[in-house]
Amino acid sequence: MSAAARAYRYAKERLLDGRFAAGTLLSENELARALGISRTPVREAFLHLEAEDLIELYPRRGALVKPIAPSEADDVLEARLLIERHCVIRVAEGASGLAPALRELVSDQERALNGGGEPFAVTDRAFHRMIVAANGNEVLNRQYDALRDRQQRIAAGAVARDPGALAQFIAEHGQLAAAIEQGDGARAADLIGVHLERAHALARTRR
Amino acid sequence: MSAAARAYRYAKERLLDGRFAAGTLLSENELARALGISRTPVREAFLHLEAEDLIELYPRRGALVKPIAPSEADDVLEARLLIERHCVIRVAEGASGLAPALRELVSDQERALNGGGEPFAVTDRAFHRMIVAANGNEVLNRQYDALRDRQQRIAAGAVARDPGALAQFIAEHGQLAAAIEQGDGARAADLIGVHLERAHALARTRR
DNA sequence: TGAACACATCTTGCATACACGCCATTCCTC
DNA sequence: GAGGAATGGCGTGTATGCAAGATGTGTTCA
Repeated sequence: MSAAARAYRYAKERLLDGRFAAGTLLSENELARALGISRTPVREAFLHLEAEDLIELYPRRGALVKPIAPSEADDVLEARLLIERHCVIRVAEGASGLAPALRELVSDQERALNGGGEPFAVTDRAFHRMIVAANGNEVLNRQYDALRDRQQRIAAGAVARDPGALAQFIAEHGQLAAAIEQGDGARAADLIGVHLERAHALARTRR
Repeated sequence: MSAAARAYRYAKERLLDGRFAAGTLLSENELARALGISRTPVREAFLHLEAEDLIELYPRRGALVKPIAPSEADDVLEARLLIERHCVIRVAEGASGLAPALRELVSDQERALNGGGEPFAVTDRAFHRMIVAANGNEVLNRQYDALRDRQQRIAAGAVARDPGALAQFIAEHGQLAAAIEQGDGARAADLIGVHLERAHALARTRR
């Protein structure tokens, strides 16, 4: 992998999980030294991250880790609802044959609940991503991925480890898969709306 | 303005208006020479443009001007409908007091129709942008701006100069402002949906 | 005739050098 | 003691050099 890609992954990981805290100032030299590379690839990584709105470059000052706006969680939820409700309706009513693949992911999630396989956060993202992707709109796919990145950063540390909540989420995924399989778009949209809002409310109480 | 910013604006302008044609290969040296600067700031501009999905960087090959996918116009329309219908409902039902500012823009558009003031494309974008922005969701605002950039590129050259179509669009803007003023969200959503689809259909016939 | 290899040339990827802007500290002057 | 100018450190913005991958071409050999 290129040095620039390494720097990007290194920094993004830390931005999303909160190790690079909002409001702090990063410097190219600092990262370059930490990674044993020169400033040039680090600079590339910073530019990329600025384009994703994760940091803000102040000329001759440094790179500010963007503070998370108070409304950001709400904003991301609003955007997610918009995309996911739309896509789930189209997918459910389009006879996509998506349900088996979704059920597969639900099984993975049940395994995660019992401490095996990939973490829930990963398969949860895959589950929702699959619904959006099935709609076949590449523009929405990109927007959706960016939303999930933002959400991951907002929720850093506040990951729900409450097994009860997780089990509830997984059950809702199962109902959602069923509604899609039955071609019931309206019900699927309701389910996903409730599901997202519940997760949002839960995250809020953890704050 | 920094050399990097100059390079970015220079390239983006050409990407959006089609002077950098889809499928061609750009090189850093080429642009650097054209602008009388070194490769470094050009490289920065390319990275920024890649993040916007306008070009694709092939290692040690060059920067490919991204071909426009056949479905892209449809995809952008779908995303715009999603955002704009949602925002216009919220704005109409939220007593935003937005209507006067919108009417102002409609007046600008009528002037543009008669050959004065800013071009229609500019005030049209401002009009729609204002509705989205009034919803106050910064995440959606960013997504919307990106959508308009993409659409501008897709429509490059096919700009509707037909005064009849333009007059129709402007009339629809007026109706939309009225529906917002009356707080009739459902009607506003219908109007904007018809409006966007009409523009889409028109662009298609021009293709 | 055709395939494979050497080579020239283009490209980027990265390191490095230097200049300048910003900031804080210090020092001088009053 | 206070206010303002010099100064040094830190950080970026840009240019440049070099190495190495990718490509097209011509040559050689079977």
